[in-house]
Formats: sequence, structure tokens, C-alpha cells
Amino acid sequence: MKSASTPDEDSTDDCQGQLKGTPKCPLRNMPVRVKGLIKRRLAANARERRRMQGLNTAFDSLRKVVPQWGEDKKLSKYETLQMALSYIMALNRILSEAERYSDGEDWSTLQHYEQLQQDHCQDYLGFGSPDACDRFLTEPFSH
DNA sequence: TAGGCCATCTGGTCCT
DNA sequence: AGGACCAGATGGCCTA
Repeated sequence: MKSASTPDEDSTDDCQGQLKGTPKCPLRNMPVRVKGLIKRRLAANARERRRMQGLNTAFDSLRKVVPQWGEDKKLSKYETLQMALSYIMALNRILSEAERYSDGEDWSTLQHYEQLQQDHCQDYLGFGSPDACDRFLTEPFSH
């Protein structure tokens, strides 16, 4: 998946890590000032890698709690954010409706509740057909 | 083979 | 000064 060479994690030893197009041990015979600059760059690269890995870990966590069926293909980052947004809005709406109906007597009927779920599933999660919603509401999430 | 997605590198900017 | 964050560039992998 990745393209560039993978420098050794975190190490800033003279002969560890490497820059594109440079010999095996790029820092040998270099002025101390240049050495310092290169070391800082490599350290910054390592920090950036760790930061992005943290971000990806967060995306993975989000994927686990966001609806996802057809587990053959994982959501892209963009899709994950979009689905999370829709999901939160749908849950929020359901919660609001629940509060609104909690005063009345109708809410206790399971049929009404299920209809509400169906409606919001279609509205907020972008399912065109009731069948797709059915699958969403009945299939367990991927976690 | 083109297009989508991704990891990584890099330089700039802001903050501590 | 050094770390965190960001966005652009680059190139690899995968799928239609």
C-alpha cells in the first residue's frame, strides 16, 4: 500500500533512516549542521507517521460503531465520516421522537416504534428502499 | 488502463 | 527550538 521506503521507526542514529535517492548511510561525512537538519527531518517524518497512524486507529474505531453491512468492503475515510454524520442525526431524531411520544400512550406500541425506525432509516441514512432499511435494522452491526 | 484510495514525505505555520 | 497540525506532491495497490 505504501510507496516510499520505510525508514526505521523513530531512530535518528546516523545510519538509520534514509532519504529518497540517497546512499545507504547518508549522514556519514556530512557537516554536523546538515546532519542535524536531516535528523530533525527524519524525526519529524516519524512523528507524522505516528500521528497519521493514530488518526487511522480512530477511523477504525469509528468504523466499528457505524452501521456497515456487506462486510466485504470497508468504508473509506470519507464514507465513514458521512455515515457517522447520518447515523448520529438519525439516532438524534429517533431520540427526539421518543421523547415527544413518551407523553402519549401510543409510544408503547412496538409497531409504532418500528415504523419510526423505518422512516428515519430511509430519511437519514440514504436508503432508497424499505428493503435496504430492513436489512440495516435487523442485521447486527459489524462489531 | 484509468480512477479511487491510501501511506508517506515534505515544507509551512502556529503554539508551547 | 521543537512538536503538532495541515495541505500538497508522489507513487503504490486495487478494482471496474
